[in-house]
Amino acid sequence: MARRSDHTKDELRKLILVAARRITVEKGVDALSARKVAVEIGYTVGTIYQYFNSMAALVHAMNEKTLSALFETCHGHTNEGDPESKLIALGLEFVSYANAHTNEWTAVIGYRYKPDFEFSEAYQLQVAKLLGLIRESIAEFYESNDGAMLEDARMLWAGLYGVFSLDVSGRLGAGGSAEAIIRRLARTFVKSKD
Amino acid sequence: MARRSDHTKDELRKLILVAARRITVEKGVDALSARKVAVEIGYTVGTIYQYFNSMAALVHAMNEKTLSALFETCHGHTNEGDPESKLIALGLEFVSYANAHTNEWTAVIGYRYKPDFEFSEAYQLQVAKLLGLIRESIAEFYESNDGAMLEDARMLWAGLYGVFSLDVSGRLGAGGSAEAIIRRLARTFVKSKD
DNA sequence: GCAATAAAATAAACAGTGTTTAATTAATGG
DNA sequence: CCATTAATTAAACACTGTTTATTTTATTGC
Repeated sequence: MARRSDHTKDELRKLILVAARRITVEKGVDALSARKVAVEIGYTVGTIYQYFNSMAALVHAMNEKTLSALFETCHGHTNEGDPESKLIALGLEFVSYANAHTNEWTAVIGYRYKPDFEFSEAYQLQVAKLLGLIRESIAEFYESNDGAMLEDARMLWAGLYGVFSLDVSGRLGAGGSAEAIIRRLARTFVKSKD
Repeated sequence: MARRSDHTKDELRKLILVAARRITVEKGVDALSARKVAVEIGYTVGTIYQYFNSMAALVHAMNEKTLSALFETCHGHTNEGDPESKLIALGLEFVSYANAHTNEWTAVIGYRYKPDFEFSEAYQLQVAKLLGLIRESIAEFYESNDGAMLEDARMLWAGLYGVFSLDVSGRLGAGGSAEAIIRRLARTFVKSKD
C-alpha cells in the first residue's frame, strides 16, 4: 500500500493532531509516540514524519492548539468588574482549565524541547494573546503607552504560570491551594496600586 | 564478574549519583540513562537498579541534592537590609543559580514523574527550607503565628518558580528579563504592605 | 488511453531506552 | 572447607525516535 488517497494532506495532518491529542489526554504526553499515533489513524510511522519533522514538532503543534483553546475559554468570561475581580476570574479560569485538562496542560508547560528548538510564530502569538488578557484586566491602572503595564503583565503571567505549574505537577506542597494563591496574588497586586 | 567488593554500598550509591549529575550537567537530563551511568562507573545496568528502583527515583535523589545545593548557596547571602532588598537578593540568587546550573535545574523543575510517584520526606524538607528563606525575608511584616505569612511566602515562591521556569526554558518571550520581573515582584509585594 | 514522472506511504532497519529475569560469581558465616 | 547469601552480570523484552530504500499509486504530458 502506498500513495493512497484516503485523505487530503490537510485532513491527514488534522487526523494526526487529533490522535496525538487523544493519546495525550488519555495517557499523558509521556505515553505519546509516533507509532501509537500511526496505529490509531491506520498509517505507519514514516507518514507521521512526512507531516512533522520530529515528535517535538508534533507536540509543539498540539500545544499551540491547547493554548488557543485556553484563550477561547477565557476570552470574554473575564471582562466585568474591578481589576481585582477580573484578575481573579482570569486566574481561576486558567487554573480550572489546567485541572480539567491536566495532561494537555502538562504537555504545554512540561514538554522539554531541545535547546535549539524554535517556537513557531503562531505559537508565540497564542502566548501573546493570553498575555493580552492579563493586560486588559489591569489596563485601567495605566495611561496608554505605559511600558510598566507590559512589565506588570509579565510579572503576573509568571506568577500564574508558577501557580499552575506547581499545581498541575502536584508540587504545591501540603496545604497550598492554587485558588487561594491566585486570590492573594490578585489582591496583592491591586493593593500595590493604591 | 559478580559480587565484587570494589566499593561499599554507600560509595556505590554516591558514585551513581555523581555520574548521573555529570551526565545531566553536560548533556541534559534527557540524555541521562541507566546504561550511561553504568558505563561511567564501570558497572552494568542491573546494578543501578539495585540502588534505585527506577530512573525516576535516581533523578529524584539527584534533584534533592540540587535543591540542597541551592539552599546552601542562598543561605546567609540574603539576610541584610529591608524586605525588598532581601527579597530581591533571594530571587536573584535563585535565578543566577538556575542559570549557572541550567541542566540540573531543568531536571528539578522539568522532570515529569509518573502521577503516583511519591516525593521523599528529605525532598519535601528541602523545598520547605527554601520556602523558609522567603519567610525569613518577609517576616517583619507579620506578627508571629500569622498564617498570612505562610500564604504570602507560598505566593512569592510560586512567582519566583514561574519566573525561572519560564526563564530556564526560554519561554519568557522577547524582551522579558528574569531580573526585571523579580525586582518588580519584590517591589509590588512590599508596596502592598504599606 | 498510455507511458513517464513525481509523490505518498510502507517496510525495515539502527541505535538507543527502562526494566526484569535467571544465571553466575564472590564474599561471608559456620 | 563448605553451604549460604548477597551482589553483579548477561540477556532478554517491548518499547522509543528517526532515517532509508523501496514499493505503489496518482498525476502529468502526450
